[in-house]
Amino acid sequence: MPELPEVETVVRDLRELLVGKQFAAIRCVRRDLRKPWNVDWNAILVGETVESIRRRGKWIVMHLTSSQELLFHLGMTGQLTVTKADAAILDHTHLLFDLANTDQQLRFRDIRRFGSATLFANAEAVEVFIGKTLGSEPFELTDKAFHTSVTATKRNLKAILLDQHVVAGVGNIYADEALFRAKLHPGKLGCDMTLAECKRLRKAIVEVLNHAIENRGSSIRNYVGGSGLKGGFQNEFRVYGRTGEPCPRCETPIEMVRLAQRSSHYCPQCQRAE
DNA sequence: CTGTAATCCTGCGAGC
DNA sequence: TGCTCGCAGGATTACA
Repeated sequence: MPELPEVETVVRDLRELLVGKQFAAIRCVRRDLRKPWNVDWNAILVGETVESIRRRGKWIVMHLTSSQELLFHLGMTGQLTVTKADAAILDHTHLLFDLANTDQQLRFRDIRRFGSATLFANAEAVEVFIGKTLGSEPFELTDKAFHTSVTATKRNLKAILLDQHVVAGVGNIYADEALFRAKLHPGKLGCDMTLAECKRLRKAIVEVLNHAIENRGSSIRNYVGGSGLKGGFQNEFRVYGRTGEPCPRCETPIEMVRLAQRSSHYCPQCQRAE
């Protein structure tokens, strides 16, 4: 579920609630989430303090006093929240970190278990791990670099935007929304893109993501921020999930097609296939 | 190397 | 009411 704006919102919330806090007892309800999950959390993390929290793509990284780093991915249904320690424990809550000298608890919940929580020895190890799959942050990507990677492939724009190697952090919602803003058909091939079109698309991506961050991301079903608060950008969607509804620009009914194994929403009038 | 499918998992709404 | 089917903010792996 969570794409860059949702993850950014969680990170900003958690900075307020978690930085400077120390882990006390940790409870692991189930450990078969994803990837390396065979960690004795208590033995390794009790006594550690969270020094800083950052986002890279859709990953959340917590830097600890020992230089170890905790890496989270929220997958489709992940939630990372700070709540009262005595609050009811919802289904599918997998990890609970008591925060020393507070009545608060950090909780990791993930219904579909596509998410992960992994411990690394230091920041370099994290970069090596996620760096293999991640390209530039969208806000740092230049038009030239974007143009180079887009035109180097015969895949369609939807597939390119979902590829984290090209731009880190964009997912199904914001890919559709950015393509609408840039007036580009999701099925258009990367190799057919001009420099002007790439500039338009890169700008649209940045604008959509920033707009969504301002609205604390999008809550369709499961997403909540680090404080448990929902997002509001789902009310700003122009095409995502609006199949059959009139295009906000030209009133033509929004259509949906399947691209890169994902549903893609677009306006057949504003976003001509050509 | 490039691009496309299948897979992991749970829940929910649509349709019968 | 109850069952089956398809679909859902993602990413890896296996295959053509």
